[in-house]
Amino acid sequence: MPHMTSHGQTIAVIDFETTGMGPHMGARATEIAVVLVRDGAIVDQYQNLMYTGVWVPPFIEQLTGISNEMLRTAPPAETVMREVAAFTAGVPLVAHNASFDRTFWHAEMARAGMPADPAHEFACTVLLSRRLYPDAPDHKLGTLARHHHLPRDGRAHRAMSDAMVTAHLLLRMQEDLGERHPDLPAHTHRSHSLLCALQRTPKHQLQRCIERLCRAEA
DNA sequence: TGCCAGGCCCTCTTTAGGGCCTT
Repeated sequence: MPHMTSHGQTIAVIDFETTGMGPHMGARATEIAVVLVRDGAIVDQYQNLMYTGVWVPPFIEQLTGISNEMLRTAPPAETVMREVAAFTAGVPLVAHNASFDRTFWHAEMARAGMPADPAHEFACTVLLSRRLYPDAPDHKLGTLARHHHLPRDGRAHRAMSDAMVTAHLLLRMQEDLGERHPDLPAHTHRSHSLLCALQRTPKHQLQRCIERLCRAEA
């Protein structure tokens, strides 16, 4: 089975930096990072700046540290997205506030002429954090990193730094699910399908949802 | 930050409004 080792499932954590809030407003991606997680560990990573020709506003330059100057020598977005498609082929996805990254993922893949990969379903660490950690001060990535004492290398709002923090948050969630629900069948606490089931479940139904999954996979 | 969007959650809800999260 592709991307299933004898142990567990591979999940790709992704993060985009962009020129604005959405492709419908003319915004394009400026950088992408992908971190592969398997068996409770980070196993591989990919990152690249990407050139689209779209101007980066001053506020975004200041926020991300990605300048128009830096992007002039970056590889074309289409090239980068084809590499990302190959790197994530057959692997389900996770992002922090996935509704944001999903729109750019679809827009940039379409521009690169890449067909949609049916494996590329998104799970969202914001939705999951609201359910698993209701006592967190808020569910911004930076706040959760401090709240859970997650390692942070590099500057916030760069793609690889944020993707790494999100990957560590995912690992923490997998670990906590395993500890809170020791009756889950082997590896289920790390499965992408569990994340997708939980992220849409109302808080008061979480326990019932997990019990149902335990019975289904037993 | 320019105060611009989309999808989701919560509630004094469902014939709605406000807040969160992402760049």
